[in-house]
Amino acid sequence: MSSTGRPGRPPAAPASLFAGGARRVARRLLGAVLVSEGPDGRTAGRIVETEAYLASGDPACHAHRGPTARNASMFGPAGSAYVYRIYGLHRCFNVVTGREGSGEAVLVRALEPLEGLDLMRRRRGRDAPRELCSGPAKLVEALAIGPGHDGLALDGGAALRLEARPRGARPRVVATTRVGISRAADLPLRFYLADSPWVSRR
DNA sequence: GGAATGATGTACT
DNA sequence: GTACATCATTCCG
Repeated sequence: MSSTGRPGRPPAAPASLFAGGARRVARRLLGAVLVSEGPDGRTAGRIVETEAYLASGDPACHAHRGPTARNASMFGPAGSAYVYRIYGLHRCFNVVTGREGSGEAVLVRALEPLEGLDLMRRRRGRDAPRELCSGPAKLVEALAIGPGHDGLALDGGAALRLEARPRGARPRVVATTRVGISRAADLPLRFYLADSPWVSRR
């Protein structure tokens, strides 16, 4: 039982978790915990790898050419989710950042599995812990994130939410180029925890 | 209307 | 390291 907050209600993520541009939020989200309450149970993982997609000067950003039906939720308030389909098969999960309407987001690329490992195994059809959340589409499957989460606020009350890392924690972070893009491929907008074995790749 | 592409994962050589 | 599944979105004509 938690001694703070209302019973049954998890602590809300402080708004400061999402404040600022995608580059800053991408770094701040490292170490934060993503929690998913599915109908079949609860799963959670610590964010160890992110990528920033910027509102301007970034042709790899889905919002680069303005709002469309797909990227509409990217233009919502900071702290909401942007979930989209990729390659006809998979989905990726982003956290919207920046000023509302700017079209910035942070792609979450890998988690350290913390809770609900067996549930993740069933959803993923794999056994090895390393194979559960070490990629943007893998973690989406492991946490049962779906199109219904698109546009949802992640700041505390919903089935999908983020909890900030402990204040004062200063993890060592590596900045490098983003994965799987053809435009603006040289910008150092990918970030991961230097000491984490859970990142998708080095 | 039609064609190319994609913020990936998996299997195979 | 390479091949490919699979389809919504985007872009071109």
